[in-house]
Amino acid sequence: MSIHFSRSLAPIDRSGITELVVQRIKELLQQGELKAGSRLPPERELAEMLSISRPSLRTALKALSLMGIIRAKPGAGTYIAQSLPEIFAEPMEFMTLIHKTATPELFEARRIIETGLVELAAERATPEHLKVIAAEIEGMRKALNDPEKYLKHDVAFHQALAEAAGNKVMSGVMSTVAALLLQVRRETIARASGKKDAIQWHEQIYQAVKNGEARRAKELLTAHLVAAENSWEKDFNSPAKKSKKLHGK
Amino acid sequence: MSIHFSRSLAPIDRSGITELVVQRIKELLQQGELKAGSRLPPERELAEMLSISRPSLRTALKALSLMGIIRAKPGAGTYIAQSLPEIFAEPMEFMTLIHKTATPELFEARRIIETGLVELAAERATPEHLKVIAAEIEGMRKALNDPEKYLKHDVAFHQALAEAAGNKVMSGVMSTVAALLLQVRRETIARASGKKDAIQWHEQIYQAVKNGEARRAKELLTAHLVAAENSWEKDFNSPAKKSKKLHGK
DNA sequence: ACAGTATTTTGGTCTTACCATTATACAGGT
DNA sequence: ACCTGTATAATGGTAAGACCAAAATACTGT
Repeated sequence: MSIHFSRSLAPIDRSGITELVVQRIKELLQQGELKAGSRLPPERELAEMLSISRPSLRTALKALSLMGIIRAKPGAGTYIAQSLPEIFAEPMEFMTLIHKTATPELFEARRIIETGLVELAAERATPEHLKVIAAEIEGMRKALNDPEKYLKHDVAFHQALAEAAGNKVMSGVMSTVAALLLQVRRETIARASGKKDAIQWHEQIYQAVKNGEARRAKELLTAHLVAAENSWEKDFNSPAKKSKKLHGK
Repeated sequence: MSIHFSRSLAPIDRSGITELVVQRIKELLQQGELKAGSRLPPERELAEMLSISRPSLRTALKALSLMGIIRAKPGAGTYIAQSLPEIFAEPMEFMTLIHKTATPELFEARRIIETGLVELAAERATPEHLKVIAAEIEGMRKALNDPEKYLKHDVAFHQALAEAAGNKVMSGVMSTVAALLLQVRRETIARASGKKDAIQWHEQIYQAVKNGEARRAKELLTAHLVAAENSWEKDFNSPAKKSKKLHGK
């Protein structure tokens, strides 16, 4: 009888322990025992509570930290993030790397999301939202000669527009896609054409949203984004003066 | 001279070793040294290559594994995922948990994404895509009395529609949102009303896409999704026979 | 040549130890 | 009494070594 029940009554399923810890955190969030800004117990205590070793616990926490879900500060403690601006950043980046996503596809994704959101924004934007949006347009005007600052306000304008729609899931995704496109645009923005045109577009979109003209806002935004893509494409294809490492094969 | 600029310009967390490893993986993907399906070196070797300890390396790998980017099998090795169906699952779930996202917002997000995609699908769907879409409608017909199977084909129909648009980023996000809504719908699908209506909708949408009628496809899909949400809302609010923990306020 | 077993490879976890950073408590000077 | 600087403790970050479990591979006997 060489029968040995090695896997019959395992006291604890030690495999996939990281997933179990993550699942536990989810449950605590669902039950309300943890919420945005909450402080987690110290790792040593938490590990003991869960009857696992500290390194195993840390592996799970570090994974959450990488996704921006928690934030750990030495000496202080570990906290649930209060806002999740970069929660889709890593996954999105890997997706584009593995699937070799081309830039036009990202432009298209952004168009789908943002045009959908601007319709809602036109219906829901509060005076506070409108104020922020207007402020970003003004910021762009003042930064016509400072590419980095200009881009910052440009992105902030679109982000504010997205947030005015009141759908955090979509504005979160949109933010991530925009961040990826921003990396691409940095390479060409120095000689970017049509900055003043962009401000005009923004101004018109703002007015449409302010007046609750959902359809018009959508059409304007679509045109603006198409123009932006064409502008990038042109700059991208034109031989730059200081092209770094364009490396012919 | 007790001047120390400890918190002057440090908006970003100092890159830990985990982040560095993840960054290195990204670079390998970008350079083409790693691609979908590639096998990573054994952990012990890889750790030595990077001059770090194996636990530290493992922390990074486990984080990627949790996101579905890599897949580790004991005895076999660690591989870059070939497809990334669940890459946004964990982040999205945590986002909804932390921000207490309500179901209507998820319906809305899905509407934005899918209506945007169906327009493109109508312009781009290949015969192969159309065949898959049609097959899923047929699958729903055959599963009218099998809720679980019915739901499966329902989801597959919408997924096929999304993929016909040819934008992997958006279809990926859409898949994740749909998965979350699926969890919700499971609770009410048993007594779900309007199954035959849904099939009618799908049939019409399919025809519109097949004929390249982008605008009509979008309108039909919008109506279908609104109907689906209303149906869910009705089922959700109606006193169910076996309502588990519906907790009135 | 085949089947079954033994060995090796490889990922998964635990224990222990030490380092770095931050917060807190304490002592000293003003 | 208040402020300041320092010492201590708390807490996250990394490393090293060992052992376990699962899978693939090599080996051996028939």
